[in-house]
Amino acid sequence: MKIERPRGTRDFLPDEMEKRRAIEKVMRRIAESYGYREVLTPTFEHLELFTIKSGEGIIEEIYAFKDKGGRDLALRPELTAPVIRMFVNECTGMPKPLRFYYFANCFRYERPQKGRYREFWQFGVELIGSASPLADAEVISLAYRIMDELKIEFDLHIGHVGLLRHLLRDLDENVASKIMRLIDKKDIEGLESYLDETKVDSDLRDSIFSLVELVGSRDIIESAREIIPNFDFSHIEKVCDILDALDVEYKLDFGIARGLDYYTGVVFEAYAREGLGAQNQICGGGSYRLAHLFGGDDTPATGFALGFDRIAEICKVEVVRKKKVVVVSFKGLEGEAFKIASMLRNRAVVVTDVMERNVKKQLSYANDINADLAVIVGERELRDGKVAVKDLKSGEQKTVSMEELLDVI
RNA sequence: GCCCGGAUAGCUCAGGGGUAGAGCGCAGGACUGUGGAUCCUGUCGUCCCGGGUUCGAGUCCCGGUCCGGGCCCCA
Repeated sequence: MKIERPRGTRDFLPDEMEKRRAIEKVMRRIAESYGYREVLTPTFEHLELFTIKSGEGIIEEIYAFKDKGGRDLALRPELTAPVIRMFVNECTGMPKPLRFYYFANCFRYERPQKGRYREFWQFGVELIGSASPLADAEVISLAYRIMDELKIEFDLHIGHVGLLRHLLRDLDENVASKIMRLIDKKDIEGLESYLDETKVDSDLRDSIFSLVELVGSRDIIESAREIIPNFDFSHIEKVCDILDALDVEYKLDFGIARGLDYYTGVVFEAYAREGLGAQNQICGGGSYRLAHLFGGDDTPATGFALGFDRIAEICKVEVVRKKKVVVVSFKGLEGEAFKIASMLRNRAVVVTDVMERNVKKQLSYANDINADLAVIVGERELRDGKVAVKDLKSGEQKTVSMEELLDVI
């Protein structure tokens, strides 16, 4: 019986890994160009870290287990909580703001489907220490820049959870939180019946529905102002000012809710326009406060996470391959072939025969692996200190000295 | 947790109650100093697992597992 992969996991073959590494490289390059530096936290953490952040309910969707010492642990389902935990433990003395980025695998116990796996990768950033609209604008523009550079077709929606919170401020906390959840799900019918059920007054009801339907360009702020006249819109306006100056394309969407309490202000999401089916969200982020929940000082932060696998699925990047050379040798000259190969490896990818095949088979293999050049080591050429070089694309072949060989490759 | 569709060679898949198939791939040869084309040969299977029906099940029935898609969820 063959041993299969665990459910929801994948094997990545060389072609796919090259593509994934190429995408990863773009993400790293752009994040680093904004001054973000890479961090890495453990693959598993205390389960508590995630239940404090998201509630007991998420245990169902986490790989949670007891270790041999009886500790409750969990494979990380995301990286924001671990990064903030790390910040609280080790980085509070560092000069603010802190700019961190991460690229790592995460684990969730969910039913797999297109674009959703039990082991998946996230690339994300956290900008810690600022509650300013400038911080939101920086992080949003960084996410935008990455997706744009990867030539992904996407829609960026930016919202502000403060509006809904302000609107619901006089309601019971549980009721407000339930309403937020329904809005987040875009469950309009559910929302209607819940509002009936809880006897929310009709003015407030109208306000909620008008606000949730507000999606569009910047001027919807004026409509929002009519619905909630005493809310301070200067933060979101400042974010818009900067994004407009940077030519970032976005839609304001006051229906983005996020049920969870630690989101404090600006939130944003990006959706791929095609190629992903139901799981089309490729980026999510916003400003939040978590540090105090993990025993640190109350510290504002803002960040995002990109769904790396979903992006890899729809992204068409050119993978730049190094020149590939196969050193082909006649029987008895394998040692020479290894020496020549060694000499060339700082210039190209060089492979030699290890199957003890004849020259014909070696060339055939060179062709199969899509090599650019074959260096043929034969007795006749070697007598004059030379080798034959064959261009496998054109078929052209010439005899060159060892010095000339370095120039050709 | 729910719904739909799958599972047969390394891969893609056809078939169908009576001896397990094709194409591709891989390996070798035709061709012992030269790749891609062609031809030949070889390699390979608990026909997903377990149970049932049957003289006989890879095929039909039931249960399970896994995969794909959708729902739920999505920190």
